[in-house]
Amino acid sequence: MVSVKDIAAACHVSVATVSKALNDYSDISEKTRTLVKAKAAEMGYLPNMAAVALKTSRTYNIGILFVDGANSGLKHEFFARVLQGIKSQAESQGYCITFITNRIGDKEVSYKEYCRNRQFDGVIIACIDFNDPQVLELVNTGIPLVTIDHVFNNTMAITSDNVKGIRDLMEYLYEMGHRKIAYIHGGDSSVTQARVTSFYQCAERFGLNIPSEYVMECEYHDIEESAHCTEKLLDLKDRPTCILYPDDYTAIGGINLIKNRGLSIPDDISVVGYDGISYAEIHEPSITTLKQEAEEMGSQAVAHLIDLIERPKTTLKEQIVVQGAVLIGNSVKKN
Amino acid sequence: MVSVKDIAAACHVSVATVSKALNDYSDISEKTRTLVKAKAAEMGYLPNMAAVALKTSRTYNIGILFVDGANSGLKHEFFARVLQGIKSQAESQGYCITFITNRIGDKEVSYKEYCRNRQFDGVIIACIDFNDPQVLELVNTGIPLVTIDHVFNNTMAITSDNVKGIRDLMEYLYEMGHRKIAYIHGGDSSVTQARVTSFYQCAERFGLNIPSEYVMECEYHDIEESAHCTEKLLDLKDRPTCILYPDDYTAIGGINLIKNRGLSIPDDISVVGYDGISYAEIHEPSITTLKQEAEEMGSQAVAHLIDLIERPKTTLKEQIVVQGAVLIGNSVKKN
DNA sequence: TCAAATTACGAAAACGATTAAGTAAAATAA
DNA sequence: TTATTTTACTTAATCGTTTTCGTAATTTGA
Repeated sequence: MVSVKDIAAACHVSVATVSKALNDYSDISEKTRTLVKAKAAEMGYLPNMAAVALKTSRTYNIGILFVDGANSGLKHEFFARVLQGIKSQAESQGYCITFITNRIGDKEVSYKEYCRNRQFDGVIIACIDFNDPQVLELVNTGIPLVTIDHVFNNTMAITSDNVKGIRDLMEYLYEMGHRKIAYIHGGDSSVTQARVTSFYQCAERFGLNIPSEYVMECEYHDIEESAHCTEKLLDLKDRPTCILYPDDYTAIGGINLIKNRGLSIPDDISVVGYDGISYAEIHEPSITTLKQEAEEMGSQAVAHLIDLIERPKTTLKEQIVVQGAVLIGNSVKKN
Repeated sequence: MVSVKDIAAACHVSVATVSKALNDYSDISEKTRTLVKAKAAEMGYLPNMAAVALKTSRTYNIGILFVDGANSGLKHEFFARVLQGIKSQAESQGYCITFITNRIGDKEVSYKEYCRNRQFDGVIIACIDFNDPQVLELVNTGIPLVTIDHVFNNTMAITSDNVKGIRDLMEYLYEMGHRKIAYIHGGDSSVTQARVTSFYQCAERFGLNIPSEYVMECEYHDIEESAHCTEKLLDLKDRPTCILYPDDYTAIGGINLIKNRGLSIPDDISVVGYDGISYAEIHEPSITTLKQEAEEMGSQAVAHLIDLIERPKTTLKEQIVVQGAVLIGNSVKKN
């Protein structure tokens, strides 16, 4: 392994000079700087990151908190795409990403301890129980941090525009002539809250009457529960003409139930998903949904996190909102 | 940040003693060992991994080469599940995982250089172009390494049993009375080769006549190409009664085309996928497929890699074969 | 022409751990 | 009793960098 020492010997200068030359210090002459850099390249020098980290406390390593719950995790395409965005943006900025876990060797540690131990320059939190006390503890350490789809007090966050997302869908549905719209929304979270609030606002704006039976809760990604909720809606005396689902996956659960009841989509009833996963497009009928820019969210998270790491003074901890767009499929009928 | 030095001061011993006590060296008395460990725990000591890495060249960090091609990558549920298996097994053994990329700072480097720079203890290669010269170079560095779904000369590999997978499917189809079976197989790779070979072997064993038009190639995950191939099969004078697809995703492409031609599944024609992604189960009709134990493959990869890292002498570089199983859906008719 | 400022480099300490080698004290052997 | 071994530590070097401080040599200013 070639080290600064070897380069120093080859150039007949000291290791200090080599280090400074490589890091573009101003007290090195142009001549030696180019000499050192040329030799370094020629000898295939790469800095030992452990030594750099030890000396500077910078690892160029970003920790990612991504918990694989039963219903979601990496298997969920939305999060897979967020991760992909994170990965490629980090790569393009010369950082690497590592999953945060709960173990160091054979010892259980908290997320905070884990991050301290691995000395991450920054942390991205996504797809997780934001009420977990360990997450709270991590957030309060002061480490540069970006959350995805959740806003803590005074931290930087990347969120999708859930208010606008639901509004766009509602406007589309209204234009398509729907007046009796049911909303099966996801489990309690800030995302759900924003969507539900937006739903009611739109309903009011359009002068729609939303009976309380039209709104119910279903865990995200839980296909059986969504079928069950759908069943209840179909059994209503005054059936909705369209059902909004928490996500595309649960929409499929609903669609299957509707079909099994001998009804057809969209002729008998319209359905709308959320997320814009690839199956929404290839499903027959294709599902009208709100396509979230998941990769964009991931890459924005990394870009802003690196700002926070490299320019902590001038970077303000803002809340970045990423827009999605209605992806029109064949699951909504023109009434 | 509390270091060995602080513990040494608190215990009135030298830093060497602290280090040895924490690492269970034999030349430390029981008394001081427990004292040191107690103090370390009390003070919340965690080793600085950079220092450990610098001194011992061990990082407890595994590099993962996972390239996100256009058609696959993390968005593919199979690989997402492999990754999940990797992640959880690594966590349970106290290692962390980091994606291998091509950049260090603002400099393009090869995979090999990247791994050297980050000093990964070992590497897992999955979901990638195994003919990439950079991958070859990495494989030949001698770093502990496990490949997934590909066997290099003399490296450890985790593969799914593609021969048995196809055989199990073929046996099932034969039992269901199918004799005219078409196989749209994936693009060139060792996985495809094993499957195609197994397909022909089974055909021979069952005395099936497979006209050459029944076998064609379609890129994995390419839904349009699979629809196109399906069309050709439907246009044949002597239509197959069942079509095998490269994966579940392409099977859906085929199914959609078949339905659009006014045919019904499985009554008019049967289809079979491969992988066992979640959509195969919730699709209507549910798709009969070979469910691969993707998570198992990931966790086996990590377990064996760690063996290789920690016991290089006694661990032999074998090829581990993980079995899948036929997941029976409603896409195959009893003939 | 001589002092002051600038330029370009080197010596050495430091980061936080590990570990080989050395050494007193205690235990055992002869 | 004395020599030898064992026990339980400590000293100090080391890993590969970065960075402070010092200092010759050169340039500039008056």
